[in-house]
Amino acid sequence: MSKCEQCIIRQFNSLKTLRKDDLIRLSGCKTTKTVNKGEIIFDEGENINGVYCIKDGVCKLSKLSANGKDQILKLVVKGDLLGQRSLISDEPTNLRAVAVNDMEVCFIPKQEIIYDLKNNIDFSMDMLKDMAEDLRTADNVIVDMAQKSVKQRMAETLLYLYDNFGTDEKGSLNIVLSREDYANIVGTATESAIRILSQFKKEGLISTEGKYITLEDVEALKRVE
Amino acid sequence: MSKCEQCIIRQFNSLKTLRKDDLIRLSGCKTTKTVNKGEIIFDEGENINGVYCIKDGVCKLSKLSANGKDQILKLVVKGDLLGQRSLISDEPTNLRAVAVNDMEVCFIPKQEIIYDLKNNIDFSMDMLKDMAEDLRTADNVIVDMAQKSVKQRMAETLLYLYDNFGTDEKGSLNIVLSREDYANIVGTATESAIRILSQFKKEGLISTEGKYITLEDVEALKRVE
DNA sequence: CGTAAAACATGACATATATCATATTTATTA
DNA sequence: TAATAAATATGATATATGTCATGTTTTACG
Repeated sequence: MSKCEQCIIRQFNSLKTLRKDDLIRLSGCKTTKTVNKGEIIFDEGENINGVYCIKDGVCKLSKLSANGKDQILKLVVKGDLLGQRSLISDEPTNLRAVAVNDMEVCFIPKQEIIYDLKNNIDFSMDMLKDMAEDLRTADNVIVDMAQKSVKQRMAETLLYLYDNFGTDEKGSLNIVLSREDYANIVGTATESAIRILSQFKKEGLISTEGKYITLEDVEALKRVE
Repeated sequence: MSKCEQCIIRQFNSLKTLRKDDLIRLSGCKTTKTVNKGEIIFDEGENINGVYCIKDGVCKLSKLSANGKDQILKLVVKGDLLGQRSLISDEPTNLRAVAVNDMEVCFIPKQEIIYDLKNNIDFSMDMLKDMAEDLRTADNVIVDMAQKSVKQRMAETLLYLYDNFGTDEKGSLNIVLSREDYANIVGTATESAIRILSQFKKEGLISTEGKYITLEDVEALKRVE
């Protein structure tokens, strides 16, 4: 089994603040597993009882709305932690986590994380910083949802994916989502998402090949109204 | 000057976890001030350099969107802390705070709060819990913004105010907001907010007398679609 | 490989909401 | 108290977006 103290992934999250002996302790009780694309890691209302450290892959965090549509709230990527919030608030999670592609994750039991939170002030301060950052992002999303058009939000989503996932050698986005996923990020009907992507394509802002999307005119996307 | 260790307000926020000697220390460096209705406590981009403890009154936290509209993200009330997030992330605040009515607040300098965060694990854990709770709320708001109609959001706003501020002897909401404020909470045009409130009035869901609003049929408001 | 299912695409139409215009009422202040 | 500004109200209209229908393409899988 791989060892936390030798894992470079932890450099990207709060676990970087832990010292060697703590990491060795975590190594001893963590479990590693693979999650296939489309698999549910946890569902709304479940007790997670721990934290996932994402070694590879991407998953989407979503929440079901009253009308039956799933709103995607966050994409969690390699290097991120998953499940800290419900661990801290000691409540069942309010979100569903589904693998967007094949993933490799480590699961660290709740009591271990709690131990470190209570005994390592650097760890809890770093966690606080992460949450403050998440809250700031959430504020921005709320303002966008409330005040921007669907078309603007779609353009921003494409730019976000471009900035955070980059492109492959052909120039297409390094993350592949369904049109329904796009709709559920933007907060619109799937047909509307498809329509807007088609329109962007006609206008030369993007090109598509099946699910693969290439941003052809980043500056124009920034100017979409 | 009043003393933190005798102030009952702190029972409602994370300061409740502090011990007597810490509270006495805070008492020595805090400043108390009154803020008049409409006054800006801090503005987007400012360095706050501390935390406000709300002794009395209500203020609105808002963020200006690109199109020039102000989105209200949270109402901060008596007993709440204000400004923790930018203190923790050590960045200028992303929000504006404006008094909704006359307020009395205590200001505690940044280094004092940081000291307690680093030296009192109960305090930082409580702060973490608060933030986790705020994040959960933000998730719900995002889903509502993305998936619910303006009418539903207005109904929910009224119910939120009803639950959190209660009513006076005449039955009208204990918090008085302008129609523009309602629009900026719901995320709609001021005219639309006015129109929907008028419609609710015609349908007997609420009654109004100037800025005073009374919920006449709470159950019907819950069923608004 | 062929068939079924899922995803994608697009038209037609309904409707919620924004915008602009213009009263009317209420609050502010000279 | 009068004058002015701000807030509230409501109509008319434009537009963005959702919904329903239908067809096509892609994917999954027996």
